[in-house]
Amino acid sequence: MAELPLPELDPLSDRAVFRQIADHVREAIERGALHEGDKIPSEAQLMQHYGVARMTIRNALQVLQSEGLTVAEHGRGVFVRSRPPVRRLASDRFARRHRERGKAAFIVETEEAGGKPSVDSIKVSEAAAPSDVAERLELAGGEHVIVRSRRYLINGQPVETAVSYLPSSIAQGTQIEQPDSGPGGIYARLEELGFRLDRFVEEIRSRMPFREEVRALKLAPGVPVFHLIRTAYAADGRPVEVCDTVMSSDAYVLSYELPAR
Amino acid sequence: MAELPLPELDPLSDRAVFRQIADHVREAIERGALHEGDKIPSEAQLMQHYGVARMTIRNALQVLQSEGLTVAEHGRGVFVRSRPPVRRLASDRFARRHRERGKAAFIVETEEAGGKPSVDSIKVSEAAAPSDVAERLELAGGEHVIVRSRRYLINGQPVETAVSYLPSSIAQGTQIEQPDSGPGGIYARLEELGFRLDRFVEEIRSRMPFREEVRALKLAPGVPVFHLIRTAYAADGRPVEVCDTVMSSDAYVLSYELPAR
DNA sequence: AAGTGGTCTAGACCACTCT
DNA sequence: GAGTGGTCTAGACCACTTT
Repeated sequence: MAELPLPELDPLSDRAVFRQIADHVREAIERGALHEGDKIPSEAQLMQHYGVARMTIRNALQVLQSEGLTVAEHGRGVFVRSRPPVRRLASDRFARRHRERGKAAFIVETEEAGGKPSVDSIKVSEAAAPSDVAERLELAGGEHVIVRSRRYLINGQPVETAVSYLPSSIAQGTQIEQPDSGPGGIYARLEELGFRLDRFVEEIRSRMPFREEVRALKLAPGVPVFHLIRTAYAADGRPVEVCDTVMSSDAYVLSYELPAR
Repeated sequence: MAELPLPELDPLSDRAVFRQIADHVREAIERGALHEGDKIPSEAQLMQHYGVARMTIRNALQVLQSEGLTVAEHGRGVFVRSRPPVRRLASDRFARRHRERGKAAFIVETEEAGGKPSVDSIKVSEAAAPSDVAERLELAGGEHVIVRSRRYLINGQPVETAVSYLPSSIAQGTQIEQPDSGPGGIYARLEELGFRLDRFVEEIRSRMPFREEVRALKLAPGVPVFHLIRTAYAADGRPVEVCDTVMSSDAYVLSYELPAR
């Protein structure tokens, strides 16, 4: 406490006490008096400094946590949140020239950035298509899809989950049904099967994660996710794959190039 | 309460009571027993149903609120959050053919979607460029920029704030410095000035909003924002504008087309 | 006036981390 | 064992909305 000078409460203010306290700590972080990873004063210290009940302090800390500014560690303290290195996704990441190098985009990019990529939880199955997927794939009534799900990690830290859907009529009996989809990944296999890829459409949403997503991506409280749905189209205009991915917004900056045309 | 059957607590579970309660309500929402805008049982009703203290109920409700599933209205109750109509941004939205129609992209698209677009808080000034803007605009040491900020609304509901930065050497003394930038907006003016636009690069981040952003966009608790930074490049490769926008993630789905090349 | 959520107090016991 | 955050109780008073 001695090290971090915090203002006193303003008894005349209309602003709730717990909000004033949250403001003080937030400002300390924003002006750089507290850095990433620094411990903020304990609940007991803050109670003493402000002369308020514990619940009032916890309310204030809760505000900061839901803003993604701090993380509490049970038994250790509350710390200013530090952000992982960010992965930038460029809009040419699915260009054929990359695919032809025989490695999946994720592996190449992560290694180039000096990280250790890995993929786990690979599962493949066949099932009825969820309705939004069926619509995007323009499936005739009830056609099944091959479902490939997996999780991507950088330096052991999960950053993204992905689920691909391909029409059974295309993928059944091919290497796409194997856990290891081979050099260049699904898109390379599709081209070998004669589906020359023409373009991708990505739809991006941002929202708070569901419970399972918090677990799968080890998300800190207050971190939203990108929800990205990519549809791959073959040269004849036929949609051949839908990939549904959820990414920690902490770990990604998406980048797209638009022609002015 | 009578209308909404909620399970009992599992006294053997390791899961905290307030989390179990949050789970019950969340599941009711997810399975459709509660719809958008429905009122969930009051704190008093939940206390009675579960036989726990008020703080425990409030803790549970707080979880749902920070997940963006519910909104509390003082004196009325807690409601299942309803989402505003979504605006889809397609990657051709800055195509020249749209610009030539003489209206800004935002106005045209919103009207086509049956909404009433408006723009307010328009401010124009000249200032030193923030360092990230200076970098993107490749400004020589200390060159100033014209700063245009404004807020976009649909049916009176704010959905986006935007700040554009243009090198003073380009924009000074032009209509770009006027509050009304004229038909077709800034991009039309730039082309008249001889800067034929070639391409745009958009960088997208997602994060929880800052306090001022919550105010400016009237964001519900638990709603993240898109932070989008667009750089416009002229045909000679020179960056001529940077636009920094913050969008309610509730109100937008971004869509981009990528060539497989 | 009755019902709702918003804020706050003053305790209690527990689980985890560090030394 | 001391210090930390996690959970929970049982009250209180207030501000806002509805009837």
